[in-house]
Amino acid sequence: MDQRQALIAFGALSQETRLHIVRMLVVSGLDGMAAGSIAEKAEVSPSNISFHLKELERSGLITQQRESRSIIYTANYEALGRLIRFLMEDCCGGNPEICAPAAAVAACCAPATKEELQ
Amino acid sequence: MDQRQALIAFGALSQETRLHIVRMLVVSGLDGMAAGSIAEKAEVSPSNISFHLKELERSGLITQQRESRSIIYTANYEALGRLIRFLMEDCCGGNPEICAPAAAVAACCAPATKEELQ
DNA sequence: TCAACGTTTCAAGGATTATTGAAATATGGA
DNA sequence: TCCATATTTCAATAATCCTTGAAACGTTGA
Repeated sequence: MDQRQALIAFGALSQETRLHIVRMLVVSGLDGMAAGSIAEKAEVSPSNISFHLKELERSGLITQQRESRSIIYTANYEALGRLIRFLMEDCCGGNPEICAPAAAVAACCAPATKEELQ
Repeated sequence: MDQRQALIAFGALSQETRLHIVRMLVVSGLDGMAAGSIAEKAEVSPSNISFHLKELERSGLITQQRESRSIIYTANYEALGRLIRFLMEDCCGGNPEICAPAAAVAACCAPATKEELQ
């Protein structure tokens, strides 16, 4: 991920409704959620949710796909992973202090972590 | 880190000059950098750098301390770590896909990582 | 084909954020 | 004390972002 994309992603996450959307979509997994359901849960108008979903899609953090009348939005796990990686990269150069807590969290998905550490 | 603080931190990182500042401070480590040096490197005016430094301090991502005539700014590694942790937390609940790449990066600071994993 | 549903687009307005230059503040040395 | 340095604050303007409601679009079932 380059700096330009990171800037857009941080901007996307810096708004309450959008951060809420991303967190819901991450939890809802591969099924994703329809725009209408997202609007309902987030308690904002359809046109407003559409505005924010568009912004999030532009950032690459979520993707959309039409399913009959609904449009289903899904979290882009790869993009989220790349953003975390971007945040971590500089620090690892000379500052393990930052990575330590992050590594602790990474450890929560132990299978992947152990694999990577070999 | 709660959601409110994360929102502010993402907002702080969503601006080109500010992201640049954070990356420089992370690289410059515990020595930090004086406001003037930051302004020079970032090629922005003193008053503008002051505006952005204030915003970054509000987010908690950097700290300041006066050193004679200069004011030295330093990256707050703990806060950066907490932000990464915030980004990772939800996903680890059910989605190791995101953590795997992050764990790979975390592995680069092996000493700290192994410690945390015990 | 028509009506209903789910969603997006658009234009207008309001709100927030960024930039600028001038003036103010704090510090240290002559 | 006075001056130079390093930085911040302030007010004004410019730029960007968010919200709103009305209208348009694509899809489905009658």
